Parts: sequence; C-alpha cells; structure tokens
Amino acid sequence: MIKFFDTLRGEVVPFEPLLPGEVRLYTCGPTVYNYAHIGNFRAYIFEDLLKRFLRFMGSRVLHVMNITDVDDKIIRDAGARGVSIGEFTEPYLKSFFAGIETLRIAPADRYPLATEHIPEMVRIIRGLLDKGIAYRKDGSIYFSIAKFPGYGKLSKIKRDELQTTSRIGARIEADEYEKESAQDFALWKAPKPGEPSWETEIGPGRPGWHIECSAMSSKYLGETFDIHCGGVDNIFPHHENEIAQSEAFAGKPFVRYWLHCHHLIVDGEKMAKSKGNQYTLDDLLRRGIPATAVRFLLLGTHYRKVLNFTFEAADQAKASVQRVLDFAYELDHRSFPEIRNEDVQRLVAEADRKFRDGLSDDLNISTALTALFELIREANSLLARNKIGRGEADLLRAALRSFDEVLVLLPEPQEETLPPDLAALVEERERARRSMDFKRADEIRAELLRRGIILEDTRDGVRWKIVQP
RNA sequence: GGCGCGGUACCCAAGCGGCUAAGGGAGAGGUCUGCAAAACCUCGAUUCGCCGGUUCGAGUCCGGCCCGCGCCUCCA
Repeated sequence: MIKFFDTLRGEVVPFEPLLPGEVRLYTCGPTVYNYAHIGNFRAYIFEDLLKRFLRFMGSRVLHVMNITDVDDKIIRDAGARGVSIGEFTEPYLKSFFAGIETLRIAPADRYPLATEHIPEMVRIIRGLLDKGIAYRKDGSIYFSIAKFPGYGKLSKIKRDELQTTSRIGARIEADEYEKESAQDFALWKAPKPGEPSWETEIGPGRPGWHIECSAMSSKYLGETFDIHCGGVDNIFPHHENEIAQSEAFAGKPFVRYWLHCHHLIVDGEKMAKSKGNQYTLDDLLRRGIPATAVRFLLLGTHYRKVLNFTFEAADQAKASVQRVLDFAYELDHRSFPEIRNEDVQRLVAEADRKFRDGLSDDLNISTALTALFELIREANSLLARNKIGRGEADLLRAALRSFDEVLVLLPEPQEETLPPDLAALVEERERARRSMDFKRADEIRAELLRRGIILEDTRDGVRWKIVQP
C-alpha cells in the first residue's frame, strides 16, 4: 500500500487515485524571472521521484507543470530593461528546460504558460463575481475570503488571526491595491500605464498570481485531481488561495493529496543572493560536480526534511553514485562462470521488496537506497568469490535497471569503442607491460587518465572506463 | 506571537516500544595486484541534544528545558 503525507490532513494517509491506474499530478513550476537555483531543482527532483515511483508501481501519470511568465517581478524587470515580458523570460525558460534535461527529470506532459490561459482564468473570475464571492475595487477584482468558510484549512491559519499576526501590518500598508479586507487577495489586477494588460470581458488588466494554477489545473486535469505538489513556502498563501478559488468556483474538492517539499539550505543557512550562496545548477557543474551527483544529492534526503547542501556532501554523493556505476560496469564487463546460484534470486527479490516498501512509505528514499546498496554489497561479495553465473548476472542487471527507472543514475547506453589513437595507446601499454617496461606503462595510464579514460588490469585482461565528466 | 521541521558515529542519513542502532561517504588494518583502480574481509556510536517520567523494556511514548532551521501575502 502506498502512503503519502497529505499536508491538508496533516498525516500520512493511504494513497488511492481517483481513477484506478492513473494519477493526475499538478506541480508548481518556475516563475521565469531569473535562473533557477538548486533549491528550485530540489523540488523538481522530489516531484520526479514521486512521478517515477508511481510509474514504477504501475500507474500512468498525467503531469502538468505551470510556467508563470507574467508577474510583478517579471513586469518590473522587463520594464527596467526595456523589453517585452516574452523577450525577458525566454532565456530563463530555456535555462529551466536545460536544467530539467541535465538532471534527467522526466518531462511533464504539459507546461502551460500563464499568458496563454487568460480566457480560462477570466472564466473562473467571472464565475466568482457572479456568485458574489469576488468583488471589484478600483478596477481590480479581489477574492473575499470571508465568503469561503474553509479558508485556512491547508495552512492551519485561522482567518480571524490573520490580520493580527505580527509582520503582516507593514506588508498590508505597502500593498498598492485597496481591498475590502486586508486578507483578501487579488484575482485580477487593474492595468497600469506602460504595463502589459489584457482586454477581457471582466475588464482590462492582468491576472493575480494564484488564479493561473486554478485555471490551468482544472483545464488539463479536471476540477478534482489527485496530487498537487510544491515547496512548503507555497502552502500559504499560494495553495491556500488556490483551494479557495477553485472550490468556491467549482463547488467540489480541488485536490485529493497535497505534497510539499521542504527547503534546501546551504551550509546551514538559507540561500540568499546577498550571502552569495544561491547556486544554480551550472554553478555546481562548473565546480566539477557531475549532474548525476547533484541528482543523487537532491534525491537522497527525504522530501519533508530540510536538505543542507554542502560541497562535502556533494563529493560524498559523487562517490556514492560511483559505487553504483562501478557495480553496473562490473556486470557488463566481466566473464561469468557457467554455474547456478539460488542465493542471487533471493537477494534480488529481497532488495526489490525493500525498495518498493521503502518508497511506498511516504517516499522513504533512505530505505530504498539501502536496498540498492545492500544488493550491491552482497552481489560484489559473491562476485569476488566467482559465485555468480551468467543467468544470475542477467538477474542483477535487470534489478539494477529496474531501480534505475526511479533513481536514474546509470548512464545512457553509449558507444563502447575507444577512438583509434587512444586504443593504440592501450595496445602500446600492453606491449610495454609484457616486456616489463612498467615505467612506460604507467606513463601511458597517466596520459589516458588525463584524457578521461581510466584503465583497470583484471584477470580477464585490461579494460577501460570513462571517468565521470 | 502563530504554524511547522529537525538535533542519531568525523560527514550525510534510516530506524519511531523489544533480536547485535540500517545504508552511503571519509578513515584504519588486511586480501588480491608489477604498481594502480575496482572489489572483498575486518575495525569503528555500551549509545541516539539535556533532565525527569511512563513501562518488564524507550533514539522510539509523555512532560520540561537547550540548540538549529523554515514559513507567516516575492519565494521551490
């Protein structure tokens, strides 16, 4: 049985999709006003784990991730640069997708853009106006949270406490828009001179932040769908407001399971531009941390715990991944005796059970990784004693590939030939070794290492590996 | 002030009432090897932030305290 921690209910609950065998998933995507940092990618990696695991367990997953391509900051910064919001967001959009690919995150089925779903948003706002839940003020339209009794149920914030909560006062005064009640939020913002706006049946203007997710999720996934993910910072106000809009409009439950991922901090501190610790994916790659190590690092801490990023942890992640890769390599580049060993089947079955049970328990990745590493250790131990036959090697390869459908650490199958000049060097070294010229042999090995090839002398002869980029 | 997360070996990190406290990294010693690499074997927390309590039995439950972190209308 699969169980997840649902933020709304505040506990781990059994997971049952609305339609058997199909999970409808909506995840909050980037606001493309800047380059994504590794904290953003932590959330996307968590969602990738969730999605790949659901597929691993036999579900189809229909996944929608929104792209926020219009908001206050985008308008401000595009204006400052004197370009359209489309021109402004394009490089960030490209960079986001490049990161998704680099980290081997399974792409969503759709990435709807906010600017392409204005009519869908207007339709909901229209409906909320008609129901008297939304009201107009100075050209803007606000959602009256007093009209939605369930307001605060996700974030556990009580409505009457909202305005007395400290810190809030200053922010309310700073707000440029007049509202009936301080806690009400904007569905539609009045146009301002020189800023983008849309002519619509509810008047000119641009959407508030929250409405796009209500509009796009219901369009592609239905008015009630299975899972909605995001970072914990989205619980309030973003997701709270989505619930209010969607449920007030549709009159039915919005989301069945809310899964939120905690933050990533760096060296024990919150990431902040001012601290200079806000790393992008490219920053890490430039520092020599391979993408798979980044993936492993972001994957390796349970999603509901704060992940403390350090470069030491990144190096450890790299080494851990290497252990998996070396094991896979061993299975592919070794001769196996013609024997049978029943133990292997038992080990594989046990690892598979533990892997599934771990992830089924609210995505307990530690248990799942333990299953993988225990299998590797046991298998290596048998391998060292030459007690794994050809058939068992196939079993192990299949198990590894199966786990890797979720973890995605193994390299893509690649061309396994050395460029001729390098192959010639390997040959020359073999001749040198046969004539006991170990000095020359070691020179060649060092040369090849500089060129990204590591040589290993085994009982079956010399073999080479590509060193992780 | 409100809501929430966490403090387990040098580092990362499971376990959440009961066999010897997972797993990975780093470290020490050994095996194999021309040397390496990889791998294997062995070692490594009498102890789980602190203090009380419940229990036959507690990192695991209860109470108090200390410390770190996040959110509270920009934020993954």
